[in-house]
Amino acid sequence: MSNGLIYRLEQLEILNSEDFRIIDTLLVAQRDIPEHSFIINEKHAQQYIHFVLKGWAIKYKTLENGDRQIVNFVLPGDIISIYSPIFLNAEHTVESITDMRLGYFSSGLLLETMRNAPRLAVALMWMAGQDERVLEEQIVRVGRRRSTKRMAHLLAELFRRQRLAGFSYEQARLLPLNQLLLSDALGLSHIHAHRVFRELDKIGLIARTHNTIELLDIKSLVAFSDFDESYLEAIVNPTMIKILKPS
Amino acid sequence: MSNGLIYRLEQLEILNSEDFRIIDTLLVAQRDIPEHSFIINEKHAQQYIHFVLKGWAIKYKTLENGDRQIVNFVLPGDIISIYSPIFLNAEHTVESITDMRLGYFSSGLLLETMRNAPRLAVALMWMAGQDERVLEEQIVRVGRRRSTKRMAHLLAELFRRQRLAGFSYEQARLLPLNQLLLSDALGLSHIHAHRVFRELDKIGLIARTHNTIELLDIKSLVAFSDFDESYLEAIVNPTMIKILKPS
DNA sequence: CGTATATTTGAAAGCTGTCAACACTTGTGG
DNA sequence: CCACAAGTGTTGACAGCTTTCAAATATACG
Repeated sequence: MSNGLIYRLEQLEILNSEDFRIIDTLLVAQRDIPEHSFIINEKHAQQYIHFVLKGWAIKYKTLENGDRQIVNFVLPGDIISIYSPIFLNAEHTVESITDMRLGYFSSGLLLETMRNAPRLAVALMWMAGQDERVLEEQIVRVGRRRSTKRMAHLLAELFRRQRLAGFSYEQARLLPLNQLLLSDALGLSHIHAHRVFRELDKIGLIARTHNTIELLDIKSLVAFSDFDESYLEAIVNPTMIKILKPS
Repeated sequence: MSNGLIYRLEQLEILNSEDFRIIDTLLVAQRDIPEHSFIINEKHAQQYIHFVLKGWAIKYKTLENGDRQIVNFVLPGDIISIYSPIFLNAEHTVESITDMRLGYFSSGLLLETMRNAPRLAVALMWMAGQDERVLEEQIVRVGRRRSTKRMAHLLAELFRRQRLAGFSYEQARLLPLNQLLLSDALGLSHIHAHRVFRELDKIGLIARTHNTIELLDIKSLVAFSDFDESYLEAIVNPTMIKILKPS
């Protein structure tokens, strides 16, 4: 598992070697940041598009009263807010929760790429669409699932997303999360998140160590949470592919 | 208020007359559909990109147990799931809740436009980004706001979105919604939604008639719900505009 | 006019948040 | 290496919010 983004794009099976060469040029600019760094700041302008080579971040919004709601987790292989440069000010904050390695490129380069590399444009749109699907699932989760299954469902998603970024089964079982982060993501008080934790613990689905959650039984976790991974599937509509290759 | 999409794009101030001419060609294909029609079907392939000329729809996902969660409302001036054609199967359903007039165009045309009209491409990305912002706000709403303010916050958003699509103040005060729809959107039981309704009624924020909610006091509604409209702002980052016009 | 859909009510149960302490871990500086 | 501070995790009790159940009423539509 070297580069989650490339791994994901390979799965799509729409890019050719020239496309990957272009991606290589995007990979030039990289930087390492420590835990608790801000990548995007609410109410601030954003110039670059980032993508994650290593580490995790959270994307959240802060309320009037200081509460925060984590909107999504940002994993290796994810692009961070592809749209940010379009807007004057960001509406959410993106903050690292582990050490990270990021790649980044300018919005101008994005536009150029969308223009000159139609397959890459579709791939990027696919990434953005994927992101939207994850957000929608988060709405369903928070709106319609009870705390325990809500937590389990999120954990199942995060496992699956790590797998889709090329993590091995064993690696993907480990999530760099704690109680606070999960309660802020699930719309629960941290005290109730603790109750939920204990319950999942008791039925043998998870184990916890400092800042790491270990998924002990993926199959049961998926069944218990009614997790249906179809919204994460990495398949491009064949019609779209036909349009790309009008041979 | 003739065409909400054009109205919104005009506000962006990045398109020129040639761009609007291209849009005109996209406007050729239109159809009218009655209330309760399916525009996109969960688990079905999607070929066209739709946009709303008239009427409202809901975008929702159905759970294992038959519950549904409305993920977003679809209003005049909105594009319906710009990404749909990329995926093999839709992950949500879009269903009209009033009579509607839709425009539609093929995914091939979308790609071509993104390629040949960079300003339009940015405009479309802006639309998609706007959509994502609305989803994120919905997550915050459902995750971190209590029922009454949650409802008020959503109503304030919908008013604002109608205004941004060119509705007059008086028109935008009317929402074609009922109790069931709002409870499914807010993650509440319809019984609790009813309690909330009565409360908003009592403090004079709304009035209800058959399938229409009337907002009586926008200012108080916004204040009561801590509604901050900044996530809906129609401003493109100047840097982006500069990139488009490298004069 | 009857049926289906939507709204309304009251009561009870259940889930989740809040409060107030306390314990534990980690990282820092002496 | 120890002590302390800060952050995170843990507990129990209780209040409050929301769902569920059961049933009645209203409204729309054919």
